[in-house]
Amino acid sequence: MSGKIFIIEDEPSIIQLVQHNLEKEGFIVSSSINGNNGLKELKKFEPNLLLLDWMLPDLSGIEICKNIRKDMKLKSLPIIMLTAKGEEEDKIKGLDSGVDDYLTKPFSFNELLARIKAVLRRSDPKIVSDYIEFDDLKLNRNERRVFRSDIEITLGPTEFRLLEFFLLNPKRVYSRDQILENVWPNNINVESRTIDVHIRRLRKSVNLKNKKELIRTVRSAGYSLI
Amino acid sequence: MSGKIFIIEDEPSIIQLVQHNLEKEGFIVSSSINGNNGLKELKKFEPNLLLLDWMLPDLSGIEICKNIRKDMKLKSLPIIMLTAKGEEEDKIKGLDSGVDDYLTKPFSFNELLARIKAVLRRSDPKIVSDYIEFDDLKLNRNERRVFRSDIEITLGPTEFRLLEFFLLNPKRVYSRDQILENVWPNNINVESRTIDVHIRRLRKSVNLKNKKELIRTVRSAGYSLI
DNA sequence: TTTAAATGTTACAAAATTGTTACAATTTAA
DNA sequence: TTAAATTGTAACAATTTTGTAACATTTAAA
Repeated sequence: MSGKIFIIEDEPSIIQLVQHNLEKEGFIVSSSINGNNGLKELKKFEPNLLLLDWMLPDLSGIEICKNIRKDMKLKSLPIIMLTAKGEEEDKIKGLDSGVDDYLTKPFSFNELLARIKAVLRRSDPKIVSDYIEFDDLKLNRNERRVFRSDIEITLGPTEFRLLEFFLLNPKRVYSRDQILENVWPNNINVESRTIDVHIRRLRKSVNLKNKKELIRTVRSAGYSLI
Repeated sequence: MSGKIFIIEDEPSIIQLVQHNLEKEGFIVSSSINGNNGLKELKKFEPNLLLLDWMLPDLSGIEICKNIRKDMKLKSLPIIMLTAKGEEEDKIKGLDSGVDDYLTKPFSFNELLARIKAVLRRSDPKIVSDYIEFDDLKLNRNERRVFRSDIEITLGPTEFRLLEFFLLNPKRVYSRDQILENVWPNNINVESRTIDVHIRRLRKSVNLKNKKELIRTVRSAGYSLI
């Protein structure tokens, strides 16, 4: 993984966490804790992506966005907006102003990383190296291959997306609704039982004999990786 | 492959990566991390090609370019400029100042190698051996010949470009859109199904009997070499 | 234990995707 | 110019994927 990421965010704890982890992933990271300075430094730094907090002490995230979209050089800079919970309506306003994606605080680093990759993949696929690992499971997105203990597994498209999704936050339990939202294409309607069948298919593919179960059923809650 | 390549670039990590890999390819490589020294050493080294970073601590890439073009001995030295993203406009400026090609950071080594070969091929075809190999497949660009296990294969023009493209990033899955963008001439419009037919033609030519399939179909994603 | 709810499993038809062939239009070579 | 090669697309075949229904099994509560 390579590429440069700039962060404008006023909570130092968030900056620290995100910066540190992104650097561990191989990104070059720089940051600012306010909007006006951020804009200036941003232009010098020439990032491949911007993480932008919604609420800032001076300029609002939206202001910064508009500012960036006017600038010829930065016009196509991908932006991920960080919003606090309860700003759902504002999401729509924000989308109009040219933000590429959103993330609601609090978030896990893996979620953020996934969004960053997704956005970068669209704008500049070369940057994303893309390799997820969990336990003895390896998923290579570029090659679209999955291995369990170095034995290749063949997955159908939905099974692949499903596993990809679980790997973003392994161990976490997802409800059927959450799975639907994230794994199925938007505005498609399938019954929630459909997920059970796909889980079954994924299990069948992933659980080679002699290997322990990777997908846990949490009764009345959903599924998770373990 | 033979020939000498000089690098002027201030990020040591890039120098290291590029130098090492170019040497593995058979080039003789030397480098400098700033413009003024670079210019001096360059004249002693007498390279066949220069990799030049756009942004340098002292002289800009453009300055160096102009300097070189004034020098009788270096007048025809091929130059590949390395630019960070978001300098699109500058590309044009740069082209006027006599740069032969561009590469936007970050880039994969294979992309760089392809550009280097393309430029050298124009300026001094003898230097470029130009030879891509993957599994038991050999593609010789100079002679426009392809071999599978030392048996020559005849490919049509599109089949050749298609295979060439897959060989730049073997194993990686490309969507039909990506293939269209990279293999077909710009601003041409063909249906995505057309690719399937060309893949079929390529397969027919490349898969000699008793040989395993080289092109993998990834349902709902695209194709890749394996 | 009995019962109801939740989940597992299987089968199957419809839908989507890809493979294959043929053919007309265009380009290239002879 | 004529013949051969190349190209894009349509049409149909083969294959894979998908969603759901139906029935089986498990779990938790009464």
